[in-house]
Amino acid sequence: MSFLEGLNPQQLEAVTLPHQSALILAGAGSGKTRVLTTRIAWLIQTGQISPQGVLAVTFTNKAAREMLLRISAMLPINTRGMWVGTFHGLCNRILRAHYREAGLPQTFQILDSADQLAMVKRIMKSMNVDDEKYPPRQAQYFINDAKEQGLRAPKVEAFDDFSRKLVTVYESYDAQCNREGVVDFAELLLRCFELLSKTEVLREHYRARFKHILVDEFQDTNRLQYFWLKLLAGANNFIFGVGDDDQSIYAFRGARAGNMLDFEKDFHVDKVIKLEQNYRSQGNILDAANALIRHNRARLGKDLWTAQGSGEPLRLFEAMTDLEEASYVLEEVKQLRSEGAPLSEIALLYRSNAQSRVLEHALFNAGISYRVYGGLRFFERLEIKHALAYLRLVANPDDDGALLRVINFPTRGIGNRSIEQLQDVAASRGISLWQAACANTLSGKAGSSIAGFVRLIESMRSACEALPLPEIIDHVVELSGLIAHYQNEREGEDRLENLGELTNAAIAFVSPEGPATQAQEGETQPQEFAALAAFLAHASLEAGEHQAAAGAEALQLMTVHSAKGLEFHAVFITGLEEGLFPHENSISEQDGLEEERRLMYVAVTRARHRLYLTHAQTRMLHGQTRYNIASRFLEEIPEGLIKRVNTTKFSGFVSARGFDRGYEVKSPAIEREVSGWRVGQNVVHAKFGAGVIVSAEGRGADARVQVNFRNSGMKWLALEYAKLAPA
DNA sequence: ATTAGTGGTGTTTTT
DNA sequence: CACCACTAAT
Repeated sequence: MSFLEGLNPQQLEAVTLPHQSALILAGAGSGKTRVLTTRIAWLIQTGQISPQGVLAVTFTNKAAREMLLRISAMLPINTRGMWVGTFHGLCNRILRAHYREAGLPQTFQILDSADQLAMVKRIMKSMNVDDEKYPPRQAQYFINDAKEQGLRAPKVEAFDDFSRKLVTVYESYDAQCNREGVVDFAELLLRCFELLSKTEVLREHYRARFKHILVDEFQDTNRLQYFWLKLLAGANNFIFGVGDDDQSIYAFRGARAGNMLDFEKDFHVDKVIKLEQNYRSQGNILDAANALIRHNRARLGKDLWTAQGSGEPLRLFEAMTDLEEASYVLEEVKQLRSEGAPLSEIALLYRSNAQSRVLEHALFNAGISYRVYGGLRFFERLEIKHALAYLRLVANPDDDGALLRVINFPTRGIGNRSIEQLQDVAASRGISLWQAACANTLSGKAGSSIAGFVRLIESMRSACEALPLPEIIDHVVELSGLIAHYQNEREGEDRLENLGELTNAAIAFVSPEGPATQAQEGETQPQEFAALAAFLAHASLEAGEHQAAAGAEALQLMTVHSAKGLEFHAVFITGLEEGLFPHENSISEQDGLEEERRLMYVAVTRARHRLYLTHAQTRMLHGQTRYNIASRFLEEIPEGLIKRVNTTKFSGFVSARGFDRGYEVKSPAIEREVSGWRVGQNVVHAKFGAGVIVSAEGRGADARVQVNFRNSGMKWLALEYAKLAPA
């Protein structure tokens, strides 16, 4: 089998492991995806299983697509019927096939997190819960967390009034979701889990089918996902898990690297195979990554090595401001490009999405094409959300969230008063807003406006029956009045274009390559709007990746999180500052710092040949300038691997060519000065350690400076007494 | 009923 | 700064 050639001994062992469950501890760049896909190809090629008998689970749609691509490169088979997808995608698939047994309408809709938050707010308002005391965001988090533990409201343990209140919110939230026929992300998993738990027939059906279950990024599974896997595997099937505890960066959404240990026990994994040879990065980069991650306590233990040479040192640049940082990055990108590196092989990474703005600005002015991943995605744009809401109403009129979004957009004379009356009717009779609207108990002008809206949706439904999906979308968008509305708006051009794109997305969706043709399990009574529901599900589950048109010759901008699994010739890790990266919120969290460090580890290991580390002394954040000291992670990388590249050209001031924000940027860091100390200056204190001066006041004996210490936080120090030294 | 304007508030990361 | 929620004016 030619596809086995070139595997190293550990990889080969993993790929050809006989029937048993296995855990592959695969470091960054060690050929994890290759092992996983080759394993599948080997199982099929040796006749141990048919393509339909494979279940492969990933966390992103991108990873799933990549996997299918690689499999079809190795085997001359049709991968279309294969079950390769994300947890959410696969659960969606199962629930669509067995919606009845799952207690869902056939056209059930999926709430994205924004929809979910809106729903939580609505529920809390209807329950008269004080949203000052109980922030809706926290309630949302509470609900998701519970679901990710596999717990329904009655099972959640609450030991204080606060939690008890949130439990009641959870309970009514779920009740309302059921009434409306909508599910959130976590619900997809929980509902599917419950379905398989309680329905033996189905459980056995899937168990009999999927003899081999392969799991990518095992360290990112949460409790519920692990239970789900266990349930599906039963006593006789095998799980092949691949993961890297050092790359666990999703604890904030319930990921539990400890699942790997449970897996070892529960599935009697007698041999853990470690893949430690890295084929991606040159030595210095790898050494930096290893040194960094060694600062973490909770590790399974693993050290990467490479047969490549040590390569270049890492380049560290300290900027005065975020603008200067951007201009440095820009210059280096130009340089790399002139050396022949394709732009698509260069990545600009940052901790949080907001940081992309400054970089984008500089790139835009310089005319360098770039692509930003994440941020607001296609299906999350306002005009798209509106169009989708109309479509959701067509598929499932009981969707209150969708109705509320568009009942008065474009405006048609239905104001808050009317909506409140509708809500009262709906609440008192226990019906959906749509049903309340149809009953139309209101009189006068409000009543006729609502009747008009009801007729509008009805006409959409009847016009679209038996139409192919793309035409449904054209129709609905047209009838909704959104087109007319945006034509009259001055900034409407882009929005109109996006609405057009929506149709294209639908065309792509129903085309032979699209997921729509994936064979549906079992009995599918093709009901009128099933295709529409499938498309809407696709929109929720794949919100972002529409714009990820790969291959484009553009610089790649993304958060470190979304860079996981990717690699580039050159990587810039920007904003390496205390408070940003590691993020200040993470410091107080349990194990937060270690997760941040793993994140940094992921960032570092994205680079093949060249790695830039940059930070700025001052940065615009929350609309005000903040002073930051260098990230502790920089100190955790051995000096010998790093070359400082600050040049006179880039010291002191924003470059004269003026990257301004439309207003004058004050010369940084020397605005205020006291007794020879200046704001922005790095200092060392005998007791508090390293820090940066953030403000100063007084003179002579009264002179004081405020210092942000890395480890001790903010302190005011009287210069006359404090033992302060320049850093 | 709608909108413009105001003030207060908060934000990591994402399937 | 940007998004919300609420208020005051059309």
